[in-house]
Amino acid sequence: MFENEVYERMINYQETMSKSHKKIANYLIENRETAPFLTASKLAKHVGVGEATVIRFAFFLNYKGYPDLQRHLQEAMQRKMTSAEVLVKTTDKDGSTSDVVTEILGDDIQNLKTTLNQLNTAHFEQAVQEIIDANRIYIIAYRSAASIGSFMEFYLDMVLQNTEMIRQGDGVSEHLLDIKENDLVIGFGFARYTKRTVEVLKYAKQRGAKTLIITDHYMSPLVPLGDLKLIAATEINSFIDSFSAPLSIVNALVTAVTRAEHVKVEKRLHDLEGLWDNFDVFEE
Amino acid sequence: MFENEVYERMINYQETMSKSHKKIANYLIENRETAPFLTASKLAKHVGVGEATVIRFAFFLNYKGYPDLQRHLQEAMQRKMTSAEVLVKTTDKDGSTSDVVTEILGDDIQNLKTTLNQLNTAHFEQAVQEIIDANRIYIIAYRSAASIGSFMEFYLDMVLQNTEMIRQGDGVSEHLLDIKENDLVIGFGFARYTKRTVEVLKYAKQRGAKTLIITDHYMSPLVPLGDLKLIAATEINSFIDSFSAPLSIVNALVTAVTRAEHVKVEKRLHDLEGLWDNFDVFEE
DNA sequence: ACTTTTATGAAGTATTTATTTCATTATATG
DNA sequence: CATATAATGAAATAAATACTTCATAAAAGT
Repeated sequence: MFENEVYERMINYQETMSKSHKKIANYLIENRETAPFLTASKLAKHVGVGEATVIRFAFFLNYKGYPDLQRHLQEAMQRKMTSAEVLVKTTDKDGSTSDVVTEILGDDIQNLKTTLNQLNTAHFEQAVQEIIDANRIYIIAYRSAASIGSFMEFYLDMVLQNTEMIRQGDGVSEHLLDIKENDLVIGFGFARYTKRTVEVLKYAKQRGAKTLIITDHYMSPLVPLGDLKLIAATEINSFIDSFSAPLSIVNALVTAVTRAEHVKVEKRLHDLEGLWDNFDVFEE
Repeated sequence: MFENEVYERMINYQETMSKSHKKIANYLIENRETAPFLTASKLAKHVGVGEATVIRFAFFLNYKGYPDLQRHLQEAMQRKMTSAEVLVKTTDKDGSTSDVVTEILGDDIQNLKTTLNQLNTAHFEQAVQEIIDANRIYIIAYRSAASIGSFMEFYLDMVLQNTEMIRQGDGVSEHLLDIKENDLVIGFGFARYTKRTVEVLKYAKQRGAKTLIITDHYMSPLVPLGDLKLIAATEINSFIDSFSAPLSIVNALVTAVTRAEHVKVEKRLHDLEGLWDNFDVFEE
């Protein structure tokens, strides 16, 4: 993908880089359109390191000096631009795409656009409020939808500590018996809707819980079972459905909840931070 | 006509220009991608005029000096590029995003576009081939990445029956011991990379397995551990990362594999269909 | 905990790049 | 064709930028 070797070098030498050098590499990679124009001292200021360190970085990558590194960055930029233009042209042609990636990612871009246009923002905002107000939250998502369900479970439970997903393996009933009036049940279901999802949601409504449905179509059998409905497009040219758009909606829900409850959430995240440190979970 | 006022100026002043000045203007207009990088003396040589004339040209256009003219040329170049790339940044009319959904889905559209532009299609195609050729496939994905990992497991195992995901809870070692030379290990890891992911991948490489990395950045600590790397943008304006783009890449991988192996896969799906019927899994 | 090694930025120096000067050449005008 | 005017590039000077040095701080090793 990189036509010029500069970025390859950065990637290859990554492991032997010092902290500051990594910062510089990072900045160069993330600002490929502007960074090649900067002088050494300006780059140093942008990155937050000394000018000398920038110069050393150029030598570190085996260039003759900063101007040499700069020249290579500039060349990469020039070539990148034309290849980007070529790509735009190939995708713009009436649907006939040469390779699978371009086709699928293109479809997903379309799905997100469609979802965004069709989305009922009132329902979305209500959904956020219900999530915040809920006593406990249960997520129903079977088969392939389980992945998106567990993603939502992971983050909602991280920030609210009152969320769990009801999994296929579970002796369903025991969890379901807990569902109460001021609980919220979030159901995911996409084409080839599983019977079990429908059944569980019916039961949840019977028990008086609020229901939020995330599905792929207004004609979905889940729609009548939801007090709130969020529709996300999932169509791609494949035997599977794409969950990019529903996942993006989950991102938006989680983000909206955390923004509304940011005081609580920040404390919670800070506490977790200490925990993670203790158990040495993350790199760097 | 031109995006930046620099070129307008040249055109407007064209008539009052001297011979040499016209030559310079001409060169700048015809080399908009390379000329902005040149120093005054180099530009002078390219055009075939004296260095002083180039400087005078900058003053002639009412710039403060050559660096000032150069800066404007560079800005024009950048703007051209981004406007070609961005196309569809869906924001509100006034630019400020009114609600979270629009903001997050807009970010994700951008992520998919970026991913598409930066993707190494050669690596993608190799990845598809490795998946097809692999004896067994192991997926490594911890914490939030687990959701996308299990999605991939679900479909790859459905069509190939040789895929499993190594889960956090598992007494890791027992599965890892099985990893052999012609196996493929697919590792997912995104910002706040977990140590365990890195360790497991190192181990997999040691055992001689092929490795495919799906991560968010070329500076990710996972990159050096992958024989093949696929990079997907995950940045949204939130404390979480978005997996829409990586998920879309997984969609593309699964789709490409099934298209390449469609004879086998169709039979398999047909068999499953019978199974599902028997157990009455789906609605309608 | 201590030593050694390595990395760092401030300050100084060298180099490159931009600008000005000035003698020369080209162009225009009567 | 002579003269005035404007434009030009080589060389000198000024400014900006790149690179080096060195004392100090952070990591790594023991």
